[in-house]
Amino acid sequence: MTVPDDAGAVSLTVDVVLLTIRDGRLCVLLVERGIEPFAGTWALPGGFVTADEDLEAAARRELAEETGVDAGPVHLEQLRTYAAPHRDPRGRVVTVAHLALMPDLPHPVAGSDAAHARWWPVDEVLTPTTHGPVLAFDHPTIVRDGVERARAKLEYTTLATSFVAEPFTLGDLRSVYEAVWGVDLDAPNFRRKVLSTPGFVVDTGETVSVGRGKPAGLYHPGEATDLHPAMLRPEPSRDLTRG
Amino acid sequence: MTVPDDAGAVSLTVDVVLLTIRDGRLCVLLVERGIEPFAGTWALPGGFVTADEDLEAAARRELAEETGVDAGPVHLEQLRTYAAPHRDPRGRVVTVAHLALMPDLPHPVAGSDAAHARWWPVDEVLTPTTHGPVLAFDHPTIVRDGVERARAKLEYTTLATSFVAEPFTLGDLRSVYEAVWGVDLDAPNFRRKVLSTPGFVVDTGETVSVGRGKPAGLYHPGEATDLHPAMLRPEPSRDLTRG
DNA sequence: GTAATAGTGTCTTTAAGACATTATGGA
DNA sequence: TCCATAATGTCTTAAAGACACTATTAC
Repeated sequence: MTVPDDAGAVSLTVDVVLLTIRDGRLCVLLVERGIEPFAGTWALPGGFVTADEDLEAAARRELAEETGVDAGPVHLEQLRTYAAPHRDPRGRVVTVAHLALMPDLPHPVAGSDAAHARWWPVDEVLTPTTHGPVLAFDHPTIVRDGVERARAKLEYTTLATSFVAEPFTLGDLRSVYEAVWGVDLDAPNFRRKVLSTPGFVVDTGETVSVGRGKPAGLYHPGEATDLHPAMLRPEPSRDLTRG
Repeated sequence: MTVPDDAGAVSLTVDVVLLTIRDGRLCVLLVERGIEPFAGTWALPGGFVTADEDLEAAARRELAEETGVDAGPVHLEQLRTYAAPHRDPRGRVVTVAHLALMPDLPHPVAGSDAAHARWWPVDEVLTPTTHGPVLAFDHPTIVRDGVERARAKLEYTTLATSFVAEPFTLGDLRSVYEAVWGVDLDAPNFRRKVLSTPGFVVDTGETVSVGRGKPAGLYHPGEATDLHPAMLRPEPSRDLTRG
């Protein structure tokens, strides 16, 4: 009652598309590869799944080991599995990609591997430019799929709150939508939509001064996870593939 | 430049949640297992991915081999990967589950393995009953995830047309939504929604007599794949977990 | 003061919900 | 004839889009 050694035998890895928003731009965390194959190019943080290890546990472990990110608080979900026969020149390596979202916290890029980790704006990753990174393996496809998943889920879930640190203003939250979707949203209408969705956000009663403007109310994420009806995404007003 | 033999070594399989609608009920195709483990219980069609084989190719091959279903015309998409360490008693077996949708065609349940394949109403699968099947492995979870994916995608895509043979009436299409969602939809409003979505369906100009009633117009699927805005799903009026 | 951002209010437009009503066949 | 289903039309309601306008701070 065992599986023959060669039956569907593959090496299994996890990769993580970790997204955040820095300076109003959607960014992805990449790690510079030090070894072959693809030495010197940029790759998603990830690595082999160990025996007896869960996929999500492996993804959180790799995030911590390779980038110094404490994966405890970040949103993490399975994205898709990539298994094209020759996607890795070393042999049959199948990867289960994950999507992770976090606020722009100053995280320790210390430690062994973490030194070579940095954030890249997704438009520089998706549109190869002279100053953009060269990506390893099929990671361009995985990044694109991850970004598309994030864009889609902002429409019908409350996941946008995963991109902001607590507490946050409604302006912070609106900036998340604007950065991820590459659009400008009408502030009053956005406010009405968020506040009319029970459990999207919880008012703290506090306010905070924001630049030179009226102080803004501070909120925490609410219990709701789904949006009914969905937040409608306008046609992109900015070019999503460029800066 | 090779991967150590034991680095993340697993056996890789594909499984297929093939759904159709029979007699107004959403049904899933299961195969009775002849061998251990779980001999005598029911499982999703699936099997080991061969060397140099794509995931989708493996899924279509297993469908054909195990159930006699010609997977050419059916809609097939990756669902999710299941990799809990002890989900298979034979060792570390990771499965990439797929979701497939097809019309209720009388398909050849002939051939070797196909003899033990049959359709089960999903409510009998999801709610264990005395007359329902016992499922192998973590296949109850996979079936549930597949059904939920199908229910969700009917909301924002035109995938309902994958459940009906061409040409079809708007009543046929409405029955798909009613069976998958377990609700009753208002026929005039449903008609208005479908016809006002460009590219959802294409009028053939033909009609067909349907029981004792006014003849219904016949349609083909259109080019559209997404619904904007989405088809709204009412609160379930029937119990989705029961027949 | 001005500029900038938060927040309120209102009118319009779109689309869904809830029907009533007519049309056209089969039993 | 009645019954079942398709198809059309209308009124209401929910919610988004497009603003004008006020409020409160920094400079």
